[in-house]
Amino acid sequence: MARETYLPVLFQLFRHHGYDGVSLAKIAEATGLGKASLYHHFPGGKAEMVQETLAYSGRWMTENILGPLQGDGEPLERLRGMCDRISDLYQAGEQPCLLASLSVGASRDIFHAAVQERLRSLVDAIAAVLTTAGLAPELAQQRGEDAVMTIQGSLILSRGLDDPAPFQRAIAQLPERLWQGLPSPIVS
Amino acid sequence: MARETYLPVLFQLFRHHGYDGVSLAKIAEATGLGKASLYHHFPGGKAEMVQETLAYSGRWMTENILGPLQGDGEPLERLRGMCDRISDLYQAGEQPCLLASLSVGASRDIFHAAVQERLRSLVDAIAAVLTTAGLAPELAQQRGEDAVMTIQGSLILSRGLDDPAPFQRAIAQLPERLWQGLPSPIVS
DNA sequence: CAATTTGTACCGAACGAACGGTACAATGTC
DNA sequence: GACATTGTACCGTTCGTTCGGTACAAATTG
Repeated sequence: MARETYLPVLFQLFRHHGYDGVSLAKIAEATGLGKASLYHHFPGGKAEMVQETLAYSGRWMTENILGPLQGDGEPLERLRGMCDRISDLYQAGEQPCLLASLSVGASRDIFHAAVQERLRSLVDAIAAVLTTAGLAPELAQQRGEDAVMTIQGSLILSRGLDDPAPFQRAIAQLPERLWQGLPSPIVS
Repeated sequence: MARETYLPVLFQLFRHHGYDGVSLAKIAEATGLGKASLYHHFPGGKAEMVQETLAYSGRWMTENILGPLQGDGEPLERLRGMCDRISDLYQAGEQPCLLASLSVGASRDIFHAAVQERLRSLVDAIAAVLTTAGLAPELAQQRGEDAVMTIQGSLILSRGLDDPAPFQRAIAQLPERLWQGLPSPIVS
């Protein structure tokens, strides 16, 4: 089996337990693989497993979020689509964010650059949509940041409160909040 | 020396590295105590150290945030004061949140109840201020949630981007955003 | 007063368990 | 036969924790 097979499992492990919280024993159990097999697929050990997991989730994000954001639909519709995919990614607020989990502990130093780039690319992609929709670049940038902080913050709150409602409400309100002051598309 | 002495050190360690990321060796080094001495002050071991750290930060929050929020100043001024203290707590966006760091890994299950109660009490305290200021209770509750998610989200974003600006901007805008639709106090 | 007991703070050394990682022979597959 | 894949046994290190014991000041006792 290709290593691709195990990336979803690793993704779940690392997003929930972070770097320090995931031991090779847990990974072996979750994947059903022995340690030797893990090192066959990931010669670089645990660090490589995280790198590949980050790359895997990066591919998902490019394909499902960044790509569609740069698509050719109505800008507001693109933002709504993004929110739907975000909701999928975090399972309506039940699942934690990999990037946030990797920002705790020793792993922060190791993966900080990758996390930074991922956050920035999402902020920029949202800002680009708003800019092409006619918003001033500076304000568009701020709203891109607002979007990401709303996603991250609502996730922490919902998971902390054990209640997905805040996440779902925040995500549902997000497109209109980002769109504020921009003209509604004409329904003909 | 009383255990109180070491709580600020523990607070810094756990908020930065989480539960799994902090070893007794690190704690011993940071406090200047031997491992065995740590068990004199905290017989319950690492778990008790975290519990005490949570209680310590809870005391700080009650004294500096929740108390003043229930004070007798102008409601809008109380919200502004809260934001100032929040900025102190996170050092203008440079320091991570203990509650968020403890929500990763095995520690989540252990401390989830405490984290939940702390988040809820802050949401409720903000909502109470807005309610007494005349906002509908349901909307006030939503804005309390919005405040906490903005704090948490901007913290993650700022630390992820290595740029305190988003946190500072979000906190600066927060009082007026919460106050939206409520009457400005008359300046006589 | 002196002698003794108690209590607090601390530490070095060691414990078994788990950690991440490696070596290598055996197995399966084309 | 060649090569990918795996199970088993092991390495040194670090983990959280415990043990036995020291230093010393405060309290207790004769």
